[in-house]
Amino acid sequence: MPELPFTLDQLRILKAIAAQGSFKKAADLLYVTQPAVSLQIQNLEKQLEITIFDRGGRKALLTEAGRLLLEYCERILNQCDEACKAIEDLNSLKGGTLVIGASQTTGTYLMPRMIGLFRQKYPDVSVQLQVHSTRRTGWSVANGQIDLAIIGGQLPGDLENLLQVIPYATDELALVLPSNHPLSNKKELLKEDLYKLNFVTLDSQSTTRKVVDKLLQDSGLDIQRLKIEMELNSLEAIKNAVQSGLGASFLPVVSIERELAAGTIHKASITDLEVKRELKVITNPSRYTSRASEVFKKNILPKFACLESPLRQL
Amino acid sequence: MPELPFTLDQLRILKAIAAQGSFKKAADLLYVTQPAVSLQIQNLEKQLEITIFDRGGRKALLTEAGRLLLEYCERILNQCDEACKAIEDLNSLKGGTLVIGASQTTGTYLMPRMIGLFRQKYPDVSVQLQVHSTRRTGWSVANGQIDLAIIGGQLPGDLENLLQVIPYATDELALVLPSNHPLSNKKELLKEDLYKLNFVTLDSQSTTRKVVDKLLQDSGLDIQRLKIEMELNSLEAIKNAVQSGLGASFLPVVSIERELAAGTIHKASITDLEVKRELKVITNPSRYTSRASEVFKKNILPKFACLESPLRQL
DNA sequence: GAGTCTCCATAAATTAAAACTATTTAAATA
DNA sequence: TATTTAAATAGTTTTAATTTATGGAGACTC
Repeated sequence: MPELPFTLDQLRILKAIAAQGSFKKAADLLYVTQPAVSLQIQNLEKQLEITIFDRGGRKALLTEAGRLLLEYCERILNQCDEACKAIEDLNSLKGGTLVIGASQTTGTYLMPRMIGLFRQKYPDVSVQLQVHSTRRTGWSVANGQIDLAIIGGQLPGDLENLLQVIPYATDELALVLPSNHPLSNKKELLKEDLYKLNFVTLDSQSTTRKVVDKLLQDSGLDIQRLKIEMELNSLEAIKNAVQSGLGASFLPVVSIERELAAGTIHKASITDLEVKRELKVITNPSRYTSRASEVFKKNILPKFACLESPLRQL
Repeated sequence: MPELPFTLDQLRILKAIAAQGSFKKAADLLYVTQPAVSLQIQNLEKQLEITIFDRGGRKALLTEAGRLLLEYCERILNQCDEACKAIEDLNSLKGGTLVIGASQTTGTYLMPRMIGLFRQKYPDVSVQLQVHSTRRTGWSVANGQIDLAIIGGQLPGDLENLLQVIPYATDELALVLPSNHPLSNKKELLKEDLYKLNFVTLDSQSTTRKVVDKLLQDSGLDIQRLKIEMELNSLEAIKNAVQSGLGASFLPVVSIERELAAGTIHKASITDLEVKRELKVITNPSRYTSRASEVFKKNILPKFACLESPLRQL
């Protein structure tokens, strides 16, 4: 290795001697023997071709070259200390950035609360939330742009193997009706009743929409027969449409908590049908897991997992 | 020794890997084997308790902690390089030549002492003193024949812009009389008294003479009315003439310290007139400043700047 | 001014740390 | 699946730093 003319240890010794005014005291301070100090300074002087200390009298005094070197020495060692502190902070979550991915739904209704809790506990870690489609989120996790994500849809097959996919919680996609809708009074609807409704849905590209369609189809319904009043691309818009009496919809329960509490929207049960999807936490096991990501997974996620299903091991 | 969490070599390796994107290439760059690089990075990661590189793919990518560390790493290594350069410069004072320019006056009375101090500190740097007129000194500094000069007169306008001119000290041009001169008894002379004196002056080409003439003229005196007994081209000759009672003269105080102390010459004050000139340090900023020159300017000049005026920033 | 004390330098031995060679493992490419 | 490339690992060698032990020089003491 093309050699550096000095080592950090030598600088540390230099600094100690300058501070103590003595080789011996410096040695004591650094818990080494006096010859070790002497030899290192000699090495330093040899390599830099300068004399650093005047060893004449009782005190070891810096020469001009020594003072010059000491100046740099202090700056360098300070930088080293700072680096250590920064790294320590990162380790103890007093710094750094956590990048979280989510779909529209979880990103809008779930993540803000989670991130809020996380930031409350670790206010020095900045958190970035990226809302994308399931597909794109998956790829971002794969190539390390996102540390951790929650998805509600199906990953492309190749990613399924590459990533660690952990079932996290069950998200019910509730059938919601305008509160004044005639069917709101019935305790339980039947699947057949769905054909009588006008639906306001997400556009057909959306993951949630695909999930709903698939579940309905799997349950034996002919989704072609369902009447779709309109397709909107925002859950909020759909909620408003439903509240305005324009139609019914399947919406994630997490997105309508407020409206249910306020009674402005009605959640209907269907006797022989449950529309539920698994929310999954995905991470990339082949990549470095930041401490922040680890903590988020271990300490924050479980606090919100009790949406409907029991906690899952993370 | 209470251990430092990393060594400069490790930082160098880290930097190389980050730059090359590969352990192997970094190893080649540093002329070591690949395992050496791997081991050092492993040590670094172990000691800092962080992961620095994602070794997943074909490229070694920095983690967040790695990026953080790299930042400090670059700063530290830069400081190290700077320190080396500074030391090298200092070392180069173990040889080489410093060429200093001066006028007759400063060259005779001031520079020898300065050069003496410099040579005492840097006995291996040989110093050459060139005594010339202000004008010629200026040109020599401009074309690099002289590293640094002290002048007491006015530079030609074109040089004034080319060179760095730093006010250095104030040199009083004292009115000196033979000790036995009748006016020597008066505490303070008046400007008018000058007309009563016989002057022994430098020849009219000399910078000092020009300066004196201009100052007297500016103060309202009619220099034509001043009686000039004789013109000599050497300060020593003038001093002798004054001591012999041949007349008065304006002489730089630096040149008559010894005579004043011995009382062989009398320095008179003039109530309403101060004949002073600025001594200036000139260097050529567009040329390489030798370390010796820098040291002379920074460390030697200030020690003598307290001629009359307070220290000026150099 | 001789003795003692302190401090630094030196020598030789020990210990520890990096480096190398050789090989294995893992991922990416073809 | 075979091949290539990079990094990790194991074992050995070499190098460097530390230690113990000792010698010498200046400073303080009586």
